[in-house]
Amino acid sequence: MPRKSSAADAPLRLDNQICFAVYSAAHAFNRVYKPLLDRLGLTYPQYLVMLVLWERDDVPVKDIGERLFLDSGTLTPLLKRLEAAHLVKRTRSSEDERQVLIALTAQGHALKEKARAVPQSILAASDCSVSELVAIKDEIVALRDRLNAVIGE
Amino acid sequence: MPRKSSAADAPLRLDNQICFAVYSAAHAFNRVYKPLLDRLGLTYPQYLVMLVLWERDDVPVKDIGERLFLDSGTLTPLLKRLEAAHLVKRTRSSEDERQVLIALTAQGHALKEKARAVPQSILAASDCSVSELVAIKDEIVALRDRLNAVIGE
DNA sequence: GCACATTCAATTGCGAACAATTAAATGTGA
DNA sequence: TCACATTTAATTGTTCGCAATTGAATGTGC
Repeated sequence: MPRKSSAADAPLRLDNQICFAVYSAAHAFNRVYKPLLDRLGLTYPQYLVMLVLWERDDVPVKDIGERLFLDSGTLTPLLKRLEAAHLVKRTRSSEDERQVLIALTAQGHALKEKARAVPQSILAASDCSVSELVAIKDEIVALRDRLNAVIGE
Repeated sequence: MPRKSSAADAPLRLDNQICFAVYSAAHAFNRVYKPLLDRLGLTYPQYLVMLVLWERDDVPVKDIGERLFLDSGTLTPLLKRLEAAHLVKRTRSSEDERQVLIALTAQGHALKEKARAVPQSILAASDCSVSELVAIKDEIVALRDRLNAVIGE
């Protein structure tokens, strides 16, 4: 018999999944960012790395990874692409030869000015007030941190 | 001179980006789901496809794509993997030969019962009440829909 | 009926994301 | 000092995610 939609199935319904809400919102953001970042010659994850570097320069790969929750398997090739685009320079630390320090080039620093237009466009696309966005952001960050706490057992 | 942290830089600070909150929360969810879904032999996007199919079976690829905001470039290889795992069957529609209909196998249907344990574990990992989760979810979905509305111009 | 556009899935190529492994540098304890 | 563990990036292989293109099937306007 063709199973009827049952209350017992509610936990498995797509529209009840908070993870799917987050997952699909992340993709929606990505699609809004794409045309903006194309003008900067960046992908979205590359933009995140640049945000980190614009705050503080000359940091090891590991620090970037901890900030963005990414590992070297993702960052190493990404940083090589940023280097090929002349936005960063990768140099082994002399104090600790295991570390690779990432520094912005002049072009990398200069790109920050062009990037200032991005957050405005995103705010407009979100179609809500800054305070509302901040409130949602804080809730999502709190949720993320609780999830990350569980991962570390 | 070593630029001081300035108020003008606030819009570009990583911790002020709602997109990064969403992006990093999505990855956190993925990491929490991974061990649970390993037991089902599914990846997270494959799990989403199965959620769609458990609601309604025998649907064209396009319908799945509209539901999940994914296109054939993502779904075609993913569905072939689900077929290789004997969870779905792919057949060309006889009414419209352009369409490929995705149907669950007996194994695909059966997996639903094993999957019922997943949402409970996620709820526990989220460490907050169902009503709080529903509230955040609804806000994120509303934001996502506003973003998607902008993409379609 | 026929040229034309549209729809749908598949394909190709590139850039993430991550698990697992490797290799080199560094730290630690006996 | 020397064996051993730890730290750090890099590498390999698999799976997404998407843009762009292809090709077949269908729909349409004349």
